[in-house]
Amino acid sequence: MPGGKAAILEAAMRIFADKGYAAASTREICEAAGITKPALYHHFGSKEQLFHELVIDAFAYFHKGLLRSARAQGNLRERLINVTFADFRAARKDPVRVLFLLRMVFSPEERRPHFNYIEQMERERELLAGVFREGIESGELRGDPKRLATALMAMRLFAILENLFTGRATLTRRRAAEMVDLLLEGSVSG
Amino acid sequence: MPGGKAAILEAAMRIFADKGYAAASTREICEAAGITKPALYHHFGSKEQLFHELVIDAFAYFHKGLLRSARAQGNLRERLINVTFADFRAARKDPVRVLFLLRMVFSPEERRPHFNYIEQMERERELLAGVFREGIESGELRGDPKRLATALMAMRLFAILENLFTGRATLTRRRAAEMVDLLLEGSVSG
DNA sequence: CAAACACTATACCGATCGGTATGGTCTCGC
DNA sequence: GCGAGACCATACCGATCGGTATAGTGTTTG
Repeated sequence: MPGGKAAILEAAMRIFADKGYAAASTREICEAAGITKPALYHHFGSKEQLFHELVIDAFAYFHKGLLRSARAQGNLRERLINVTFADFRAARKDPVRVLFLLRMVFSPEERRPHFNYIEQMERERELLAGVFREGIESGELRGDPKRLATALMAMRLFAILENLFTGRATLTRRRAAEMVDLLLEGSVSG
Repeated sequence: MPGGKAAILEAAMRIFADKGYAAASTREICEAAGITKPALYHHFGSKEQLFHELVIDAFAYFHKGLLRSARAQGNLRERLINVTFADFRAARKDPVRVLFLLRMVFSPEERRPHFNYIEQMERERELLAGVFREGIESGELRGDPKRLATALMAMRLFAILENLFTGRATLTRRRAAEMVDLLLEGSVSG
């Protein structure tokens, strides 16, 4: 177990994701990283700063993946499926990061510097809405692009949560396709 | 400020919802309830038991409302809208309870007696799926009732979260109708 | 060789936590 | 009138927390 900033960040991410901010002690993080407390406070001035660095990293990681997948080619349906599935793949590949972000969004128990995850979400929605808007302008679709984007984000989030909590395989490409098809074609007969 | 069990429960709900389990101290709860620590430990044996009592109450509250709304009459579309909006109304009427439940679901930081909110969710899904199943059996709808129920629950949860975090009026009957219509009719033109 | 850096090991600080002990004061039902 | 329950006020316990102080070690860089 080598020391160094990287080892601290990795251990901290894991423990924060596991226990949340308040219940994760610096002692435990140090032990898991194979270093001592003065070393932690040498690299990061405080627990809060360490946490903040992790939050920024995690958001950047997922946003980068989304940007890449949104530039993909293909017809509308395929693009929507690809964007959704790309997110699934990232979540499946790095469940610790997902859990970490969830905990941070849903537990404001500390007076942290208020990282603006709402704005981050809005940017994602705008990106998705752009894809829908193209479909509407080309005459393929009808409706409000932002509302469609919201619906897809909702289903996506729900699937990720379901996977996280039950361990069920809800993050497959097939599931992504089902979501998109439901959104496109609805469920009324005929 | 009268004492009593009710006052403790009310104050505890508010403070747990505000700060999460770990960061909410018994001292603060006692102060808010206008009682002293021995009184709290007189009524509830421990912080954990107090919390557990609140969780059970909150789940029962929302589940009761859902059961009532699911028995409503009308055509399929109206019933779906009513069920969805009933949930919105409950969430709007008691945002503290919603926040409390969210914090409890997303913060396992304590070794609590593992209240089974997954099973609770599954029961809700089954209830919603029943409504969709009727529509499928009568020939009105096509698709998997469980999947449709999941989609509606996802949109519903997302709207509640959006309302909670941004304060936007996302919990209207109109919004409920939009969700149901999207689910029924999709978004492809023609 | 010396200064700077990246630590280690240990021990401590003040604050806060959940929970309890002590000892008293009301108000009720029997 | 008397005991039981529902508290009050205060003070304390041991544990744990974030963070720091002290003193020393090995490596790198000029």
